[in-house]
Amino acid sequence: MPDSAPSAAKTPRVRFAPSPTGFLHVGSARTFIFNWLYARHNHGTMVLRLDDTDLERNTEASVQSIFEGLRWLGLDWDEEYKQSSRLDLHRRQAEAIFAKGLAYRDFTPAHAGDDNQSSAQGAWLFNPGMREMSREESDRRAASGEPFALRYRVPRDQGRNLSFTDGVYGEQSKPADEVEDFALLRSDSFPTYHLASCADDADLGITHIIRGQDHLTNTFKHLLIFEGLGVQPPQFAHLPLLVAPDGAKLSKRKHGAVVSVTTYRDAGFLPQAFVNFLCLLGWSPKDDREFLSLDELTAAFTLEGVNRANAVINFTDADPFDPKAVWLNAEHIRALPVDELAPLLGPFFSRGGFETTPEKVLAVTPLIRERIKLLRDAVSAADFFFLPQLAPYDPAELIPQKGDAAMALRVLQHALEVLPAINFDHDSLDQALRAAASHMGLKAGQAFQPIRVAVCGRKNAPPLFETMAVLGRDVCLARIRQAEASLQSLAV
RNA sequence: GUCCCCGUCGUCUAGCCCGGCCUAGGACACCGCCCUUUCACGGCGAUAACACGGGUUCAAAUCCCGUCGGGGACGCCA
Repeated sequence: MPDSAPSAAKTPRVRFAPSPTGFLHVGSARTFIFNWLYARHNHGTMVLRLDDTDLERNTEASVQSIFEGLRWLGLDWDEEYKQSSRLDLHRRQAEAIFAKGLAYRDFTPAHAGDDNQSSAQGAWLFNPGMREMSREESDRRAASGEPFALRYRVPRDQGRNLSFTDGVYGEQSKPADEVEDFALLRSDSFPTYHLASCADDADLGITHIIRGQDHLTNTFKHLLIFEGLGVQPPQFAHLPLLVAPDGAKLSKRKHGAVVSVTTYRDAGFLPQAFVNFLCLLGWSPKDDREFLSLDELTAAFTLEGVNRANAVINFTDADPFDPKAVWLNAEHIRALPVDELAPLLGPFFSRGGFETTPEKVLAVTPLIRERIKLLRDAVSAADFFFLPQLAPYDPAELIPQKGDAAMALRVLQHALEVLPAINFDHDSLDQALRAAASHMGLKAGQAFQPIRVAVCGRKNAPPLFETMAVLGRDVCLARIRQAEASLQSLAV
């Protein structure tokens, strides 16, 4: 087993430890990203550890979906572990703590229902009669097969104070006697999260634990476990929570698919844009930069830049994505070279049922790059390039501003005369159609609109000449003829 | 209930530690104007915040106290 000790060198070892009980959600993704950034910024090691000690709730599907999400983010890790295959270590460690007298057996039957007794009437500290039970009686009852949980014997006499310096929240301390005798082993002998997590962190030589602020108060228990293990506790840094617009912690149950990383991927977010966005939630480079590449993020990332207040991630039923995330995505799309963007667009067209070729998509990409915010927008922005037959549209759309059907008809008929004779490239089309406009005494805008609608099937479209060049002469002529016909039927 | 954390434009944030340069900066969104063959991009501009109340100080977003508000943790879940 890689018992790789932290070694004398001070290179940090950080870990991301998701529990596979659902899809990878955005809060977890951000925790992963911050750990990754910290590791890479400091030339340290990134450890991925599946905290899968909850047999009832773990599923293989969820393991897959977490890996899927992580892979999409495009951030790597250096070592990988699974808690479920390290149970022996956990039990040994619990045993060691027990042997030191720092834990005791609790024979109180496990709570059946989910109604907990501690919430209403103050803090529960331990079950009477168990903490003080003699070792002889404890051994005897254990030997007779009576089930028990192993609890930490939290020091509560000498006015101990537990304290640590959080990398984000600063000095934290709490009297030890306010901490309850938390469980280390359950009565089925499986380790609890607290034990498994700390035992692994100690064994894996984790130097910095960067995790959500919901663990801030749990840290005091973890301090005790590290002490029981006889090791120096790692550095802690807690991240402000990501919260929903209503202020509550993001949850899979309450908020559904909008908190799943794959939802962003499927909608056509670029992983680098998504990472960029998540970084801006609770962290800032403090120099007004917002559009940052992965390298820039890595270079700029420090724990000092992390905020303490929770960050709202905006979404509604109608619009599941935070407008700033969408904006950043559009920025990253525009920053991408055409030959890198085009292959990313292809799958969205295929999924939309369009027949495409990589060459055609490549030709279309520069025309829509500035017009899409999500990759999936490409489909609606460029459908007419791939449609063999334009969807029916209102012929009235063909009529230009301050014009009438007759004017539109004239423009189209003139185009039909001019187009067969010229080259179908941008400059030739530009020249020919502008000349046609002035010949008819029309403004360029007036003359182009009927053609644009005829060729694209709608008013809003990419620039006309480039579009026609990509479409090709045959398609353009056919569509203009069709428009001419529909206009004539309108006039009747 | 107990303990802990947080509180600058609607949202993400800079400034706070080391008071004065803050008539509080940037960004998104929204609105307006410009550019322009439509849309988009781009440019310019407008609206918009120091939770509240007390101190300390010549001076407070920045320091102290309190109030209120929000969040989190209190499991043989993680």
